Amino acid sequence: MLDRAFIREHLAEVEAMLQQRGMALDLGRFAELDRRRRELIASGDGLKNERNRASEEVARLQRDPASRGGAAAQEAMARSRALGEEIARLDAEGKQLEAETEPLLWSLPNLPSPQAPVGASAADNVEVRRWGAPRAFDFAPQPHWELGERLGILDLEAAARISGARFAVYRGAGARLERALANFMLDLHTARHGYTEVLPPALVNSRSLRGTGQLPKFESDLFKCEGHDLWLIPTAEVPLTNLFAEQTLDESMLPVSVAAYTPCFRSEAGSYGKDVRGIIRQHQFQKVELVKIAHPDRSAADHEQLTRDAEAVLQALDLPYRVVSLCTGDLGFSSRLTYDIEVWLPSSDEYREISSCSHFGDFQARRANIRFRPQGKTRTELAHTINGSGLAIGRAWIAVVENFQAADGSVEIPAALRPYMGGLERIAIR
RNA sequence: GGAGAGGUGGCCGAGUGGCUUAAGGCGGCGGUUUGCUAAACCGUUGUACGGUCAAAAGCUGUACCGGGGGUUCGAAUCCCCCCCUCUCCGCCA
Repeated sequence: MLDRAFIREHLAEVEAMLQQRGMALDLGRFAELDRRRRELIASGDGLKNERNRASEEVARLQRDPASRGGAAAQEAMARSRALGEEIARLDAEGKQLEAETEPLLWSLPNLPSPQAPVGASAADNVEVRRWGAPRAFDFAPQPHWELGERLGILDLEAAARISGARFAVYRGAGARLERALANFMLDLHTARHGYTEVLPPALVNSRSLRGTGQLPKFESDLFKCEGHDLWLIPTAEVPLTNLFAEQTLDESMLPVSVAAYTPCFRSEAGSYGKDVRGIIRQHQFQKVELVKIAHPDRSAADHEQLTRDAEAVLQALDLPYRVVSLCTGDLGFSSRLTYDIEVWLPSSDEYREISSCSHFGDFQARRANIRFRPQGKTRTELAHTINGSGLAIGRAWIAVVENFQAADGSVEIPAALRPYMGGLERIAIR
């Protein structure tokens, strides 16, 4: 959420920056409603002040037996009552204005960072760096769904029977590979990168989803539990960030770094026809998520660090990747600066997103009320939030299977994962 | 799911309609005293939204005692609905 006063004082600037996101928005009406709202508050508060004075007078007169129930007391009560009626009218109008401006405020996306490249779509994203080189195959590399089915480690037909399209069943070494990837990533981030492991709920309430920005605008991307105010998490970002909602942290604790391995659920409404083959886009997938609650003065560096922490996973697995900075038109709703990490997939001959590392500034912190107290000061300040996948397990699974495939259809296990695979070096057809 | 007890500031805790500007304590911050620490004493203390101001500070107003509604001239206090916590019962991996 943007700061109301900031919008008021930088109207043209806010409009221009939202336009970079592709939003043609006229904030003139908001400005007018906001001006009227402040007028109402000013006059309403003035009347409440008068009523408080009248009430105090009633109390004073009623305490004294000589004046109790007298004409002066009656007059003060009548005055207080009349003021109350006027106040009720102003409050009702104020509530109406809130009802008109609040939803807009909750629906406005974050302002892009000046560092984010200006552009309209993913085609305008800017490559920041590359690591490793795509392997040269002396045979035609197979897509993961063919390798997986042939090796008996991936069963999409069974998943379709059990649940429907866009679900997966992993079997044997395939299931073990998921678990190995998750354990390897968690160990790396907790032992080497200073993250605290958290196991959060996979169902959250709507308040949490508002806090991180999935609600109110993106309800159709989510799965909701019928009859409950509970939703399946689309990412562990939601419970991890909201761990700190309504909290005031001590400055010396920052940055707080947490990591979690959870399932993620996305309805992927509107994505039909895209990535229908294989397990690139699923209703359920697993992910290790990294979240930092940061000091505003150091959050930019913490964002860079979190991105490097995620990259370290791919380096350890020897998977080639590149990092791109999302352009203003491709940025997520809550983000002001995002680095996507894209891993090389030989079967489709392209880099595909495997992690999205975003800096939110105080946008989520304002929605979720995440604060810290600067040392020696009484006033609290909004913290900054940062998160990124470290990494998406399903896509890491694809990357391992496709990049380490052999001509005979077997898959070599990267050295770093072997201890997590019971020493297994290769998944081969039995 | 059922019954009972609760929810008050950073924490503990008093408070059954107006002498409450939420007592008192702890903690934090500032100060006095002091060779240093401690103790003692004094002062101070949250959030949001407005107003004033070029801005900040300051000053000032309003609201906030789990959330929402209601009664009343006036609600932490009375009434209704909801949420959460604890204890017991039921169910259950």
